[in-house]
Amino acid sequence: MLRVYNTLTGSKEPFESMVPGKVRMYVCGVTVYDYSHIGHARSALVFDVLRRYLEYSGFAVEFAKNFTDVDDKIIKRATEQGVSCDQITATYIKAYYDDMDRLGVRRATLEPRATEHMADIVALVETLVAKGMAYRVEGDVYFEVDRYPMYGRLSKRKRDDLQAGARVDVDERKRHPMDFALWKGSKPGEPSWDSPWGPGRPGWHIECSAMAMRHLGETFDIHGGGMDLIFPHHENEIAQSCGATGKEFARYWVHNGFVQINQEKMSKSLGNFFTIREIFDKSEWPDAVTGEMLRYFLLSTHYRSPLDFSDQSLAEAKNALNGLYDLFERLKEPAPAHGAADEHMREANTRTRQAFVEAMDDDLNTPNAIATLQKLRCEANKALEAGLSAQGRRAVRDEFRSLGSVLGLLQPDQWQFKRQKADEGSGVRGALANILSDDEIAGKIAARLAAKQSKNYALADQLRAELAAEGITIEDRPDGTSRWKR
RNA sequence: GGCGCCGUACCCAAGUGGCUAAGGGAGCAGUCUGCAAAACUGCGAUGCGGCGGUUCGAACCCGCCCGGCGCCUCCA
Repeated sequence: MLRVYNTLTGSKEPFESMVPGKVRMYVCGVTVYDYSHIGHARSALVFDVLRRYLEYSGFAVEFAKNFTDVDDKIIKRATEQGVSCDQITATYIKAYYDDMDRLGVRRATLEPRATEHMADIVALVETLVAKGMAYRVEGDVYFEVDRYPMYGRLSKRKRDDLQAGARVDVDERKRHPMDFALWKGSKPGEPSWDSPWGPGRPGWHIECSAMAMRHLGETFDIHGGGMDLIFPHHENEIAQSCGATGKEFARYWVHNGFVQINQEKMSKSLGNFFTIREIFDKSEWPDAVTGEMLRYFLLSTHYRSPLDFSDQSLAEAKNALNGLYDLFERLKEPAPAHGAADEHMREANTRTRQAFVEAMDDDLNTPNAIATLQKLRCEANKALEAGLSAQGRRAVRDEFRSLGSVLGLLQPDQWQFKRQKADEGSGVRGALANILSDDEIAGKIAARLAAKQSKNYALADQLRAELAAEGITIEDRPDGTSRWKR
């Protein structure tokens, strides 16, 4: 049974869904005013894996991930570039999808946008006003934190402690410095929607409450996001949602840790971030490979721990993955009907599956889960040496494919990944597209084999060197034939 | 000032009270090979930031210290 760390209680808890066999989860997506960076990739990936694992465990998952498409930063960006907010959001929503596709992050089942839920948002604010939990100041509406006694329970903060902090320009019109905007009256030229308080737009937090409740109900199972959202975003979501309904909002709060650069938080404000597309574009590998490298790297650390990004760590992920794909190549070779290691292999498969599930059940311990796959790789290699039947080979391969799918790794459509041509593009990847064709490679390999047979090793080595110069590695089989890889 | 996190081998990273401290990467040695590549085998922390304490027993619990970081303001 899955146990997850719940930020609300500060401990790992057994996961039990409200409705048996069905999970409803909401994850805070991105504000679409710029390209996504690796931090966004990690968050998206963590919840992609949580979703995949819940499905693997037999749950039907309703998964909502929003796009914040009304926001100060979007307005600012639009003004700077002299285009409409719609153009900005359309551009970056498309970019987000492109990035996620390259990472192999599956679409959520629901992807609501704030601009499409204005009626829900306005209705929710009206409820809060009617209940006396929100107050109006000119064209703005604020949530009054003093009306929600449990305020601070997620972030484990007390209102007074927060007050003690050095606060920037406290709005004198607010009754308490922590009160936050539910609705903001809009200035001329800004996007606006009609409301009982005049034309305006929603505050940051209210959209998530409105959309989550609209699609998942007043109480649902899991709410997730990056750790930096715990306060104030999620704290405020809880206050306004529970305030409005009198019911619990989300039952499990799951938060992922940061990606860092040189031990420092990567963030826009520090300017030390890498965008996802930047990583792909400078990679010398095709998208499928780079995406899998990134996934492996991001999942090789537990989701709640900080994770330092570097070229070296990415390269290590690549090398670790290579060992797996080398094995898969070997598994594809012709094999006998019976093998001495068949029985042992079957046991190893079963053991691995159990260990994998155990690791994932423990608050999504993906590093451990990956370790079980690496152990299986070692077992399979040994089995190949001892003798593994065609059926035995297929069984291990299926095991890797099945468990790998939970992590979004080692998938069938990516099996041939080393042989894929880099798609059109520029730079290194463009250059790769012009390299030797498979036929040319096969020709050189045949020539080398002939040279070897006539003991002309100088020529054989030269041919091998020519291939190596094109990034092609040859592996000789015991029978004298060769396989190759890029 | 308030709240919280982290420090495990050359690098990355699990483990959080008790068998030989997972796994990966890099390295070295060996087997195989015409030579390679891949694979396999072996080597690699008597110790888990430091010092005390609790315990029959601690990397794991407690205290102090050192070092690094996060949140409290938009932020995955």
